[in-house]
This record gives sequence, C-alpha cells and structure tokens, in this order.
Amino acid sequence: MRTPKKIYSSVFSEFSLQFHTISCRESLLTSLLFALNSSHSVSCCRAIHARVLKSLNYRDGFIGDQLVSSYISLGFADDAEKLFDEIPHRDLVSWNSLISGFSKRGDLSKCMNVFLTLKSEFSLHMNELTLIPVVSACTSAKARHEGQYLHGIAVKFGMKLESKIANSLINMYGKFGCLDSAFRLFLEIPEPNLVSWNSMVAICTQNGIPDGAFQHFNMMKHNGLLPDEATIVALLQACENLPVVKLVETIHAVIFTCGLDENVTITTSLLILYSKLGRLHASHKVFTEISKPDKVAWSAMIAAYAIHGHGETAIELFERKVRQGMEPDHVTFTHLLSACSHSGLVEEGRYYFHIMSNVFGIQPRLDHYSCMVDLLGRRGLLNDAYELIKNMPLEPNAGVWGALLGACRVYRNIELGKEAAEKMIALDPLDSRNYIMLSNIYSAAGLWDDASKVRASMKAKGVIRTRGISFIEHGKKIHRFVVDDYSHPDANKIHEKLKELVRKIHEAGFVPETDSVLHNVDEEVKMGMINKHSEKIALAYGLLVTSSDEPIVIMKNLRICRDCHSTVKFVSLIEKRAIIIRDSKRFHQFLDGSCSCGDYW
DNA sequence: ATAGGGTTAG
Repeated sequence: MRTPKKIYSSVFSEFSLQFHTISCRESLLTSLLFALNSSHSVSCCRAIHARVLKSLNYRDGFIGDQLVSSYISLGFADDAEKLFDEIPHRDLVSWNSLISGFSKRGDLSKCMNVFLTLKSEFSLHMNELTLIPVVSACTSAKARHEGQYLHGIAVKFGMKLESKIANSLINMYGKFGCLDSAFRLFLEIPEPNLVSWNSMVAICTQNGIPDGAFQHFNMMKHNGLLPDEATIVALLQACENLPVVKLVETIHAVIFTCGLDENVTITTSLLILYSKLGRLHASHKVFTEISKPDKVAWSAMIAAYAIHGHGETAIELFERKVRQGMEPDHVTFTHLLSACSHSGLVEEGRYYFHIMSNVFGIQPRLDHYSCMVDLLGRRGLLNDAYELIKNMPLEPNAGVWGALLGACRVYRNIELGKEAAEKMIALDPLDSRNYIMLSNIYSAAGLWDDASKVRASMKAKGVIRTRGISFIEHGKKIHRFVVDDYSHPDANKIHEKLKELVRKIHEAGFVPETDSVLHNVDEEVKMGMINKHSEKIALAYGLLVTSSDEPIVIMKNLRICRDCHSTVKFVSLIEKRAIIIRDSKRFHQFLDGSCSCGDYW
C-alpha cells in the first residue's frame, strides 16, 4: 500500500489529538473525510470508520454517506456497498454518494446500476446531483448510448434546462464529437451562465475549431460576462495548434497585468502552450516564475522538455524534484518516459519504467506501455517491443499498437507492421492514418498490389484521408497551405521562391530522398510530388515575408516527411535561418544544417 | 439550516 500523502498524514495526526481530548464532532469528521476523499489513504478512512462505530451512530447522520463516498473513491467498492446496505434510512444523499463514488472511479456499469435501482425506488426525489455524476461517468467512458438515455431522462424529469445538467450534457456531447447536439442544447438554455460559455469555448477547441472557441469567447463578453480561470485556460488551449506566438505573448501580458500570474493553473497552461508553440525558453521562464510549482507544473515542464527532445534535462528536473520531496504520479512518469523515448535514452527509459512500479508503487498504465513500445521501437528493438506488448497485463490500445506501427514503418518490418496496422484498423476503422501507414509499409517493400488493396479497402469504407496542412503566422494572420496550393494571393511569388530554393539546394549538393514517395512512379514524377508538400510551400512563404533575424515557425497537422526534413536542414544552412517546424508529434528546430531531433523521430 | 462533480492546467 502506498504511503499516505504528507499533508493528509499531518491532518490526521492533528485530528487524532483532538479526537482524544475533545468530544467527537460530527462536522469535523465529515470535513476530514471530505479531505481524505482525494487522498490515497484507506487506512485513515478505516481508522475513522472504526472510531465512528464506537462513538457515533453513523447510521443517523450523513457521515455514513461521506464514508461511503470515501471508500469508493479510494477503490474499496465492497466496503462501501456493505456500509451502504447498513444505513437503514437511506435518503437521496446516501444514494447520490454511492453514485458519485462509482462515477469518480470511472466505473460506469456500477454507477448506472445504482442509478437505475434508485430510479425505480426513489424516482420522485431524483435531483441534479443524482444525474450529473452518471452523465460524467458516461462522458469519460465515451458511452454514447447511455449518454443519450440520460439526456432522455433529463427531458422526462424536466431537468434538461437546469443549468448544471445542461452544462454537463453539453460537455458530454462535446467529448463525443457531437457538436451539433451540444450547440442545440446550448441554444435552448434561456440564460447560459459562465460555465455554459466556458464549456462551449472548451469543446470547440477539443473538436478542432479554435476559431469557434474565440467566437464564443467574444459572444460571452458581449453578453456581459467576465472570464474566469476556466475561460482563460480554455482560450490558451485554443491557441496550441496555431502559430500564434505573438497573440499568446499579448495574452501573457494581460495575464500578468491582471495578477493572474499567481494562478498556477493558468501559468501551467501558459507554460505548456509556449512549449507547444516552440518557445521552450519562454516555457522555462514561466516555470521559474511560478512561486510554488506543484506536481502538475513540474510534470508540465518535463513534458515540455520531452516534446523538444531534451531528455537529459527532463531527467535532471525529475531527479531534482524527487530529491526535494515531490511525489511523482503516473502522469509524471508518462512524460518522463516520453522524454526518454524522444531522445533515444533507451537504458534510462527502461530504468524509470522499472522503478516506477518497484520503487514508487505506480502500476504501469496503457500510456506507459505506449511510451515503452515507442522507446524500444525507435531504437529498432522491434522484437523487444513486441514481447512487451505480448506480456503486458492490460489489453493493448491504439496508442500501444500505434507506437509499434510507427517503428515498423521506419524499420520496414512488414510482418509486425501488418499485425499492428490491422489491430489499429480494428480499433478505429475511421482513422485514415492507419490505412496510409499500412499501405506505405507495403509500398516501401515494393509490394504495390498489397498497397493498393489497402487503399481500396479504405475507400470502400468511406474513410477520407486527412490532408496535410501547414500553417504560418504573418501580419496578424494565419496562412494555411495544403499540398500543391495555389490559393494564396501571392501564390506565384511563393512558388517561384520555392523553385529557386530547390534549385539552390541541389546545386549545393542536396540529394532528394525520393524513396519517401510511396507510389510506383518514376523518379522525375516523385521529385515533382515531393516538392509540392505543404511545409515546403509554407517555408518558401516564410522566407519571402520574414526578416532574417527571426525564426520561421511552421505548424503541420501531420508528420513531416523525410525529404522535407532533409530539405529544411539544408535550407537552414544555406539561407542561414533558424527554422522551427512542429509536426503532429514533436518539434524540429533547424539551425546550421542540423535538427534538434538529431534525426531521431 | 448542513452534505453530494457543471466547465478549466501536466
């Protein structure tokens, strides 16, 4: 069993003192249990339970409910249910505690069962605090069917427009990707409150429409509401896939002026945002200025180092913080392992994966396995990675197979790649990337027939290929390019610049990597295809419009191809420019002919 | 009179 967190053990010792000297006050016990709810200490919970049994009749008060809730949230459902059965006069609060407990554990089926039992016994008394936890459990379990059923219940009981219920449903639909339903519900609310607006801002971003997020923010202001912490965090998130460093710097200034830089949640969001925008120094500065960085903040800093490929620095930070008494959790380890993986630190990664469970008592989750498969796979240790998957105690998910698939593509392993891709396609038949990946593996091996079969099956299922898009910021605008894009007002100039660039690097000895074109066509056609890639067009535009002392920052929604990667390295050398490209996976900072990823990606 | 997850950071 894990050691209780320090804060709670100190609360508990204080409490014991009072306990023996002062008569036991129910409210004290209750608030203490409330505090324990978020801790990992079932021993504290049991101690209180025992004490309560001796000195209080918990069956009469709400302390029983709180104990029920505590036990469940700590993962002791059996104790909770036993206790629940012992409460003779169970009121709605008792039921709600049980439901809420299962919801917090993410146990949808138990949550739903209790809810249905309650509904048949207590249907008249059901309130919003009964329904909301069940909706929330559906949201995290992505249970669409059950979610719609609950929506129906809310309608039936006339609770649909109660703001808290409506907001939780809006959020649920947003998480499901059903923006239509969410919007419809939102429009029905007579007077949306701050949380309603915040939810809209958040779900727009979650569904890939950041401009929708900004629009809702503006409408919210127009309706006379003032933003709060949640609004700002959601807005910062809306910026993370756009090249909007200057906008973010403005927001940062406002945050500073309003004194919100004291708010750890906001500064942590800002930290991670800067890192996603390629400004690791700005991230680090924000981190150092946080007066009391918590675990989330320093885990975020580790994540920032990870996506920039600074594995050693991430490890240093981790070790320093642990020496200072910070207790890492499963998320901290996810970022640490990811840092090892992005920097090729295989032995270190193995070490931390080992001590995570053996020293820190944290059982590896799916994310950790994904990181380990990635770590081994990038090094070419495909069989080790495969063995890990075979022996893992959890059912591997898309993240795990995806990591293996990525490695198979790089190391051209057809057999394992096929298995991984088929698993991925079974898990998510609508994700075009899996088909493309499998097809590319076949193409790379010259198996053109197999490749075209995969593409055909993708087409037959109506899966549409995600188009590559590159973004670049200039003149307070975001410019967007797709492959072979001539839609920009300055298209002619841009393509002329690109041609000139290609000619220049060839003269300087650049050898194009046409084998990254996975179509059965001759070399010249391949050259033509490669040189139309959206990131090259964006690069040419960047060279045209930016001054030579500022870095060119490009964002891409998919991964950069090998030829573009080499091209940009060459351009950074001969044009003497700093170029930063963030693809869907990580950062590439190009300078003097080399990339920060060390070609390890 | 009380208590019981609406949104938002790693």
